[in-house]
Amino acid sequence: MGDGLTWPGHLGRLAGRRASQALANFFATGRRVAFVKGDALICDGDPADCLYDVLDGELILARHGADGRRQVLGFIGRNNLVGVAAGARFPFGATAVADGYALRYERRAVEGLVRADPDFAFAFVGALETILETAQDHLYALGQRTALERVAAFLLHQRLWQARFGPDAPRTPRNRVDLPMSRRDIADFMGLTLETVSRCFTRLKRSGAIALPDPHAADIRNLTQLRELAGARDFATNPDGMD
Amino acid sequence: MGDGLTWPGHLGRLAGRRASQALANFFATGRRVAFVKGDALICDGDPADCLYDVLDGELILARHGADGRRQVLGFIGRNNLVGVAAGARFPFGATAVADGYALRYERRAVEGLVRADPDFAFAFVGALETILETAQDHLYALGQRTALERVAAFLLHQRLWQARFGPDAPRTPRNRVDLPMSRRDIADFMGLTLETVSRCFTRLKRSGAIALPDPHAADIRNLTQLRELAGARDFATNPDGMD
DNA sequence: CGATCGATTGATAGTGCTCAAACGAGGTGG
DNA sequence: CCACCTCGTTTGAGCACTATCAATCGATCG
Repeated sequence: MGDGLTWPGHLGRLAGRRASQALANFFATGRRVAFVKGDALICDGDPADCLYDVLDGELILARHGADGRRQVLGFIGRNNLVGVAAGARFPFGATAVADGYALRYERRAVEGLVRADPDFAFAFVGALETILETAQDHLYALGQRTALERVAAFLLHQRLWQARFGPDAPRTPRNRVDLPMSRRDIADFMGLTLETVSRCFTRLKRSGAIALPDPHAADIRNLTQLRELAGARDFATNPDGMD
Repeated sequence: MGDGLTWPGHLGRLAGRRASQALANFFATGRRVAFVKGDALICDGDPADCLYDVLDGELILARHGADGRRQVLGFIGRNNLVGVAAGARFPFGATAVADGYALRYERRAVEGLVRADPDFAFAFVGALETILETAQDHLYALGQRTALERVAAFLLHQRLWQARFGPDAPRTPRNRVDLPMSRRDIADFMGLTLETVSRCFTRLKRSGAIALPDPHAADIRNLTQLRELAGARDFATNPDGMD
């Protein structure tokens, strides 16, 4: 195949620009799945037999308690994977907060590619390590940070990840942060109530660190101040060490 | 090689009972490292060039904030891995709370084995997925559970993991839970203060759910009650679905 | 026996939650 | 066109849970 070869999506990036029968066979199995806001791609307890590679839109990954509590594990935008699980069933759900589409692969196919393509296996392990490190950042936030710090850290995190994975990524970070999710979603992500999240946004606005042109966008006005409010240091998972 | 072949440690279990030159070469590079309580196997910011396979003892994996705050990411007992990281440097430290030893492998060697041995690559991916799922359980606890629920859930988690990985594991879970770590360590694990942890232990003791023969052990007296206090359901990462 | 360290218990304060009301944008129908 | 409804967000008042500060207890060790 030609030099401009690229496989689609995040898995494609992991595969690199190589051509092989194993890769061709695998990527041929990817099935395009469109979703709109509110759709559930994965429900809690579903058989864990597939992996989604999100190409556009935004999903919420969340664990649900029997009593209705919900912990949002992450906001999954384009070029991220949904459906990484250890057991036979998904212990979480994935729901769309913004329209988009994904490529759906059979879990067996992914496992087959891991076995068949050593370079892909190596890259896939790296991707899992990055996901794990993001979860560890999140653990630090939930366990140690105050409400204001969590919200500030959330905005900084979104800023970086939108630069890394957003619509025209990769690019240099912008100070406009899109917030397609609701206050409740942010609250469940940060282990807070929606009222507390709202109050923290107001406090950040009043302190001059951010502006809120509308509920689904934030403009960072004073990055240094926001970083101080978030707690001294940034995240381990600073993609590419971008500023 | 013979039929009774086994490679050492958790990585050995991942490799299975197969024999191959790649496996032999890899496991020959493992270097035994003994540690005693207080030793730091990994310091925050160290070059991430190795992976430890813990064979005995207990380690604490923790992220540190610039202002002294600490989030314990996990208690790593025997047959667990320490040093899984995405970047060039470890964003966490690993410190011993109980004497033991580990096998130290070069990260390059692990990566080489992932490339060289498809079955190992597949098993290693599974191990990472399990680690990730454990982190997600932890996220749910920190974000959604109350102090009492967290401590109850912590005891239940330790009970299962000691049955799975403890000294004479695998075995059926016992109701004696060893707590080699300090109250502060538990507090930093659960995102609480050590006083709150102590008060929760006292409350569990008074309610009859547990007994505390000494500060470093707990006897579960009423498993059902403890489970109710922990919140309706157990963990996604119930090893082998054991009761 | 005194010193030290970790754990427990107590008193008080503060952060974030609960309950409740007001606000504003978007949509529908008279 | 405007009244009205709905839904998400913001704001307010009071309270509960957990943190903070401080004292006591108990075990280990010199």
